[in-house]
Amino acid sequence: MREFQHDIAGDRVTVHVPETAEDLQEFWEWLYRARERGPVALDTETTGLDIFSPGYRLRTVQFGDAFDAWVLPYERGGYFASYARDAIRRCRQVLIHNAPFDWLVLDRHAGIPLEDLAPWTTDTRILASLVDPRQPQEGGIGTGLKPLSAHWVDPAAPDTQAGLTAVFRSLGLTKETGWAGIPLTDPTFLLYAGLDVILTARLEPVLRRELRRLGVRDQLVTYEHELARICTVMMRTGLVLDVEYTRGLDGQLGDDAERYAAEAARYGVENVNSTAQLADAFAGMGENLTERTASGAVKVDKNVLLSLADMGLQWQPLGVRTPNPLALAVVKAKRAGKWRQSYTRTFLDTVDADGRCHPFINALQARTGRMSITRPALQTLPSSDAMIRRCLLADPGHVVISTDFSAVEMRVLAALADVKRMKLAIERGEDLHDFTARLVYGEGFTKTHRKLAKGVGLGKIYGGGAATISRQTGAPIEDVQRALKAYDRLYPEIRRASSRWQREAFQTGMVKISATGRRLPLDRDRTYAVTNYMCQSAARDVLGQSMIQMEDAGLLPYMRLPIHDEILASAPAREAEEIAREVERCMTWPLYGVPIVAEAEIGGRSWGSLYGADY
DNA sequence: CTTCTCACG
DNA sequence: ACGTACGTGAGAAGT
Repeated sequence: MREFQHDIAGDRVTVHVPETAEDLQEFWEWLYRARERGPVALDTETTGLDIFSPGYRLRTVQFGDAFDAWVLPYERGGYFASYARDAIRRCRQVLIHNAPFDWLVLDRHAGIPLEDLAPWTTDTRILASLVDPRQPQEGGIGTGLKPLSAHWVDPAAPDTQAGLTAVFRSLGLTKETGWAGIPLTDPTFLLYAGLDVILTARLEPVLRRELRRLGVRDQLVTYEHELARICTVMMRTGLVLDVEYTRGLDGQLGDDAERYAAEAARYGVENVNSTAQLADAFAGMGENLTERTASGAVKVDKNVLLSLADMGLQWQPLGVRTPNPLALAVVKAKRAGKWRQSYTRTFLDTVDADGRCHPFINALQARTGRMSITRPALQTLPSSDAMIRRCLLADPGHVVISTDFSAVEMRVLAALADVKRMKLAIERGEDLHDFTARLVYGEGFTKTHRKLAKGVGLGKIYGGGAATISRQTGAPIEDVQRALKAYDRLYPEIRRASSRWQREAFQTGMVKISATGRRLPLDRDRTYAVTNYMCQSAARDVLGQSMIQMEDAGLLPYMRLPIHDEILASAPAREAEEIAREVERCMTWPLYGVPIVAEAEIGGRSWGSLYGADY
């Protein structure tokens, strides 16, 4: 047995590393005593983050409480691995920091189904997010184990990640190769692996106490754990990648990027992504660029480039000026380069041996609670052109089903602010923006009127002013100002609720969402954002509640992605119609009496088929 | 590491 | 009194 000592918060703690069968017996005896006393903290060390790539290895499994940690060298196999697996199965209450990652690792590489482990897990990252969801850049503690431990457990808690990076370097390894290459005998590696579970064990009671002090409901904690589990099942399932099509598209985008970059080079622009070079080149061509960025530099973004190229936002020719050939080449080169780099490359980099991509879904990421998806960022694929979404497919024999809520943030606002006339219109099943336009401009309202009403409605939700709404909608500012006044007369409850929410939030710097009891941090110099936080957060929980209802209805095997106000699913073609109706049913329910409704669209084999692709 | 840009809801 | 668009992830350039 190897043992390492360390001091945490004034206590001497011990990290044990079993080396023999007798050592494992000792571990076993500790485990039985520990699980009688309370929850056992659990963690894994692996070769990296790409859980689904070939050659991925589970290296160690750690168990611990507030004073002792045991690092089992799983990679050695034999009884080290079987003791680790059995120990996990014997634990009843388990504490994990960022559980979805370890659930997936243990599911895929240790044969422990996440369905078995998840019900017994408390994720300290979820607890921390519910205390304060802010990242360090936003002035929060963050949700990493290190900053949380430093804040709640011991200011001198070691930065195990940074410490290991230094060890990696001393061994001639890098941040990327270190996790796979470091010997399992390395003392720093073993010590830090052990300390992580000890810190997790110490974090949990502190965060629980803090949640109680803040009045956060247990129900919310349970609900977040259910959502995390549902999202982890979706990650495990992943989406089929049309590898052949994606390779073809990747090559084509690469060729396009190269061709248009060469065109730009003829005008002296070596790098189409350099705004400085572009500004110089356009100045040399006699173009007068007037817009500036926040820091005072010449603004050269897509809007500027498209107007120089005499094109509208959808790339349609406008015919108001002579198109600048450099601008045209640059927008084309940039788009092709970005779409290749951000999408097709990432698809091909992350696809597993079975041809599936497993994005990382963070069920509780934004400060409003919104979910996010990374590697690849599947919530942000282009929707104006189907070519990128065309890469992702429903399962063999399946079709894609996209079901989205109808104007969910407007409905949520009507519910939370008790907006009488809006609620009436929703109950009658009217289109909200039509309804507003009719009340303001009469029966003969035009498309422009509706667009303005929609812009103002959205502006209300975002907390925008007349100038921004005017810029976004393209409507004259006087029209917007009039429409805003009319809007406030029609729906006076919105302004009243907004003022009340701002007043309440200013006291504590926290927004409290009535429906869930969730607390959101609000910057005191941006109290106008409170309406948006209310709507965005409540809408996120409308999605979350619907996802739970979908699981209850047996739909989890079909669920693929949560996209803010939409659920993407894959379902057998023959049952698609029936499943689509079931999904709609799960996403349709009243929020404080306001009907939330959703509509399903059934596509073909590829996700792109819902955006105009013919497959 | 910050800034700018661009993709989404 | 007035006015403030919200939330993300990702890549590239530049400091």
